Amino acid sequence: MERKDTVRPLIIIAGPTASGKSELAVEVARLFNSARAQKRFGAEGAEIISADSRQVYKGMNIGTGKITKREMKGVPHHLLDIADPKRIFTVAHYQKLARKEIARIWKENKVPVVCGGTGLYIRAAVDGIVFPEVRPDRALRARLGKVSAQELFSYLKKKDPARAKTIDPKNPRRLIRALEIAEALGKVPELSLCPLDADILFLGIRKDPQELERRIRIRLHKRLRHGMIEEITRLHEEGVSWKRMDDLGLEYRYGAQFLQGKITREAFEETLAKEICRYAKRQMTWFKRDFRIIWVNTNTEAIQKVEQFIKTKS
RNA sequence: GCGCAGGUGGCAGAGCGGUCAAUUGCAUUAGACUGUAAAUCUAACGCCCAUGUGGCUACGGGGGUUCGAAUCCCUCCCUGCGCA
Repeated sequence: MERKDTVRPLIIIAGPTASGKSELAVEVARLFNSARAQKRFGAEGAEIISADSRQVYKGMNIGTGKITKREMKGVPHHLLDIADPKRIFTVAHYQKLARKEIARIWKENKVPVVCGGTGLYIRAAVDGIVFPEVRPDRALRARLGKVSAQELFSYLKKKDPARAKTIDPKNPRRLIRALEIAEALGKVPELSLCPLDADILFLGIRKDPQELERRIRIRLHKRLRHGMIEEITRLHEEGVSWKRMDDLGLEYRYGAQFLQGKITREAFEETLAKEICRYAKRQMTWFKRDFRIIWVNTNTEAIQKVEQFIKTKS
């Protein structure tokens, strides 16, 4: 029989973009506000931790579909607006912050609800991927950025044959990071995990591709009406370079291309919609591998799972 | 009606006598993922047996030249532009 004070509940809500995660997360969090849930689970509420690699940035609101104060319905949200879009925010940083928040929420006898579409961020926080303590080296990256993947791979093979065996030999970005680590530590440490000690309910929202595409297109038009282009213009005026916008991807990448006159308005909307769909698919390939995920089709179904979870853990 | 240009795989668009089931881009499908992850990268992509230096059907329709044609010739159909 488990004692209440050893129960460390953690709810994760994942799914592709436009599947309705944020809204569900608020609904789930609010379940823990009921007297019944508080009594049964001994929790005094829930707080949401975003796991979204773009919503961490200040000023990127419309393009990322960041939840509004009103939509939060009083549920505290964390790890939104914590970074400067001019600078790169990394998974390792996210991991530290997310774990800190989770620990704090538990300490306050509440339930953390991790919600987001960035699979790597969720895994980093929950499973505790141990990232080698080697900070990005801009000079090195710039230098290696000019080298072909083939050459990078042969460097790595010499420097760290073990890592060379597991790495994608055609992906320059990965090769450069591996070399960066090898440069500093001699070799890339083997992958290890340091998972959170928690009772996890991992929910995934599933939508059929056609329905998802429909939602994506509707949402895109809404964003455009709500001033997405103006937001991008403003970010640029505030010093976010076009190059940086390109790295930020999707709305920012194609919006920047449109604003620079590189593509027509029509091409902008069409490619962007398509790219978002492809992104949604990439998210799904990532999540599909995680067998902890309980897939649900509707919010009602999700709520049922959460209620079950509350019962069995109390 | 005359002149010119052109009709190629889901689309765009190369190829202009053999090495072409046909470059490439887009789209599509599947996948990878150790500090940029909305990023980055890979593979498949006519049909069939699915073992291969395999079989079949393909480059608007039909006919012809040739050992051999998406590529040359004739003819028909269609499209765009120019002149009527």
